[in-house]
Amino acid sequence: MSSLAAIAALIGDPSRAAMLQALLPGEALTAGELARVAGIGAPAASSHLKALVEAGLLRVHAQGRHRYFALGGEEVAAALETLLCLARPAVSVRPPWPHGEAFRTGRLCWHHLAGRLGVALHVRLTGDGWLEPAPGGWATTPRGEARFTELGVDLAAARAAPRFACDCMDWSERRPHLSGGLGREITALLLRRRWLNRIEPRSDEALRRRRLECTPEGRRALAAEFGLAA
Amino acid sequence: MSSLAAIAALIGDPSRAAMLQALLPGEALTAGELARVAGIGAPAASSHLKALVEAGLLRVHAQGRHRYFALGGEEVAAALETLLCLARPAVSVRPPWPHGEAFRTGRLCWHHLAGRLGVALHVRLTGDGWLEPAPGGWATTPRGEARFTELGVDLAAARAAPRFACDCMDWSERRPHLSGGLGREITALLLRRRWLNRIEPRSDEALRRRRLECTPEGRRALAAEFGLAA
DNA sequence: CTGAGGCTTCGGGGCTGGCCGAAACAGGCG
DNA sequence: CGCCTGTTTCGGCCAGCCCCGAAGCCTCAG
Repeated sequence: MSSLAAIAALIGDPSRAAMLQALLPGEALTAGELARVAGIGAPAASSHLKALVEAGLLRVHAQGRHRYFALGGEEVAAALETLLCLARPAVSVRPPWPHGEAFRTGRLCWHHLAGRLGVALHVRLTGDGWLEPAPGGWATTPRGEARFTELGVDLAAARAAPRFACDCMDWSERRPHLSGGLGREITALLLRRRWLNRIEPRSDEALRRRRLECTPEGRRALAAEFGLAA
Repeated sequence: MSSLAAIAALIGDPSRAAMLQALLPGEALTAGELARVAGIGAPAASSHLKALVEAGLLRVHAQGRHRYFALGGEEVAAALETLLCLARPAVSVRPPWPHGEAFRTGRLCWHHLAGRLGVALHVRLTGDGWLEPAPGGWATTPRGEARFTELGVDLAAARAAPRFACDCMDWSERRPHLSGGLGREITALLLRRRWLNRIEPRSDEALRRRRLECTPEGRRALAAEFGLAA
């Protein structure tokens, strides 16, 4: 019995896939919320969630009478995004996503920046000498080290992550954006400085995907600090 | 209906997963061979293959009374390898692969070099100034351009590929190896020069995975040309 | 032209697995 | 202490789909 089949079959059920997609932004959701997202009853959801946790695709965190579920790790998020890259062409005939275009400009993938903004940042950081290739991903250049510190990026926290900086394929842009501890810390900084703002989901959005937009100040700052035209 | 679920469900059936894994090395196999690999009859295999082709996971090439099936593209190979990365930890308790260790040193992924050799080469090329980051992957530096040409790598053929050079996650090493046209051309050169040799599958191997090994001459040459210690 | 081999389509059987309702368990709250 | 809510377990129903056998189409060999 191939374990490839076992993992893929877990993702392959519509209800479970809906739950996993709902968790892609990195938020933890309760069992009840996930049941509603998938459009099934609580019992069915419970059994699905149990299977996903046992396979390591999800992690649970019990808190009071709620149980919060989140993706099992960055590898899981990466696998889902890679599969979405395969899935997209098939749907592109009809509107590719209920809230399609809005997602492409900026959103959170796991805990790091994705969409056009994320890809543009990746191009800048790797092309302008902030980062240089390293085994398994990217390392800071001396220049990047200085610039990140100056900006207030917590490099120590970034280095404490399992991976410092690596590529994560962006399902809407089909080009990599920055993942790993550095991706997370940069994104945290951009949100802290209000250069990016979260867009609250509309009431008709079943999934709580976290879209992001540039503030006017952020637009100026990103141009000045990173040379982003966006 | 989530298209993520549809794609994953296709990979999630044990018979189809076995076929896809058999095609991972990049070889094209006939419908009958794939039926044997999956351990099912010809009618069942035919219906599976039809579904996989319709979804774009496979391509067909009819030739005489045979129909040759191959993976639909590098994205498909990448998705399968990413999923295998997720699947591996679960199996690592028991022998992770029927022919585990032998696969780790060198093998073909799609048409490019994977395993320890592939990862080591990736580290060298990206770390020693042969390649530099470029949007969506890697580009040759002037020095790399000269060295590749000198070695006899067909850069024109590599540039004709949909992607010139990009990362492909290695499921056994969990670090990227070189994919895209350049990865294919380099691998072709290494085989042509007999620096790498294919190891013929043993008769008890159901899957025709293409393992690779260094020849003694190849070991010297790789050390001299690329600085590989392997 | 005829036979053989590879592949596909069709029809039917069997079984896995996803869903729901009812009931039980657990934690918070008045 | 009792109620409410969130979650899990159990039993049973049903659909989907995975498989095989039989039959037909196409290609190649002699």
